[in-house]
Amino acid sequence: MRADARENRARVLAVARELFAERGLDVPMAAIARRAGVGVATLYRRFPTKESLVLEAFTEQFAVCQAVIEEALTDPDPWRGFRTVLEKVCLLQATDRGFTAAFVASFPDMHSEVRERTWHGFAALVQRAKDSGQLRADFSPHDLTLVLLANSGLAGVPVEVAVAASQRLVAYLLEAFRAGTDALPPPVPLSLDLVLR
Amino acid sequence: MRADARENRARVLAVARELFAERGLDVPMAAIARRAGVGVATLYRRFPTKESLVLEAFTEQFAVCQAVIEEALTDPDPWRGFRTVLEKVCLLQATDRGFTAAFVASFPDMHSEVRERTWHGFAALVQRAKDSGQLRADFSPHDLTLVLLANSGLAGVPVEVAVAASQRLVAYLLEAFRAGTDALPPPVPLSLDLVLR
DNA sequence: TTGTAAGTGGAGGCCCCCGTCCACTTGGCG
DNA sequence: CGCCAAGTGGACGGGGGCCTCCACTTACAA
Repeated sequence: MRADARENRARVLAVARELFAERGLDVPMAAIARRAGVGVATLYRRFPTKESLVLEAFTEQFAVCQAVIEEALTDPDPWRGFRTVLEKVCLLQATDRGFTAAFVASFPDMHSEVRERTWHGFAALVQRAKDSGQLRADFSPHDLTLVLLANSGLAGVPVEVAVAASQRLVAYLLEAFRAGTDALPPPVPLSLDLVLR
Repeated sequence: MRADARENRARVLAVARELFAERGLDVPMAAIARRAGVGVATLYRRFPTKESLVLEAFTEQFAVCQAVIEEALTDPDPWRGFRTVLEKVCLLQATDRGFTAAFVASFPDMHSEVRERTWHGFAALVQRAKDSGQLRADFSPHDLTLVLLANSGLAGVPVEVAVAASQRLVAYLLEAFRAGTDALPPPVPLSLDLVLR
């Protein structure tokens, strides 16, 4: 690949990440091209479809999510590990307006191996926190999806506000998740597949 | 107004409510017209713009919300009143896919008198619940908006699932809202105006 | 029954978005 | 330095959504 082409590709990706984060996934391809200082054709040469651009732009963030979970599993304090995962992932989501949509859109295309791995990681985290007696016994791993969806509802608001609001929401939820409170309605098997029609 | 015209108008409105609830506000006007068995022109004769149709279609629901708050204020048990408001409004929101968007879209067009009235009603409800010692002292009326936004994040999911998920979310949040728990990040002045860019 | 104003439907204008095509430019190897 | 494959930009086709226009139909009063 030619040097200028590689540079253009990188700039397009950076701009895409920027705009997706700022304005969500529905920024026009033309806007990305313009801001990157290239024509649309250049953009489509590197990313044959808008979806592929989205996927590429967000793989970084998905990796971060996975890393957050893996890291939390090494935390000696199970509850702190659990709490940190929710806080970090929700912060990511509140900061980046396209995050949820990208996640949902690319979920079926992710290698199921990766999905299983993160899912099992989180399940392990949950089990550890329950065993330590700090997480309520009727917490379901599906509640992670619930939190993610709830937190995604804040996407419409300006970023700084969304971040503050998300922090407060997560704080509320963490209090509710702590062991020793009343019974709940049964867990909802909120597999993310459901979000996809 | 001619008899047949009145009937058509009513049918359009019913269909609009149905489709907005099912598929959100982005159903094409043509789809509404087709399902109502009329042409688009008829639709635009009665509702000069899509926004006006949305507004008209949802005023009923807004009235319900207000009624829910007013009724809760007459409940002898302040906490039950408070709880019921959250439960009912969130159920409405989970059942109707267009609700949140319509609410946000028409919020600035509502007579400020109405807005003030519902807002003060809810504030009173909050104060009552705090005074009775059942609602935590650092709960902010703005947290209602927080709950609404969080709950709106469930909109993408099939209705039955959304309802169940919403119930679980609200149950979690209500536990967190009860008096006697730890400190939170400060309240976020989540006026709905913020959602409008 | 008949006139007419109110009512109606669907074609089409306008705009915006995704993705393609093609004539032109340019990096960098020989 | 010269060549050419790799790279580029912008016009354009296709589709879909909102709304308008206008020739036709229909309710209903006289």
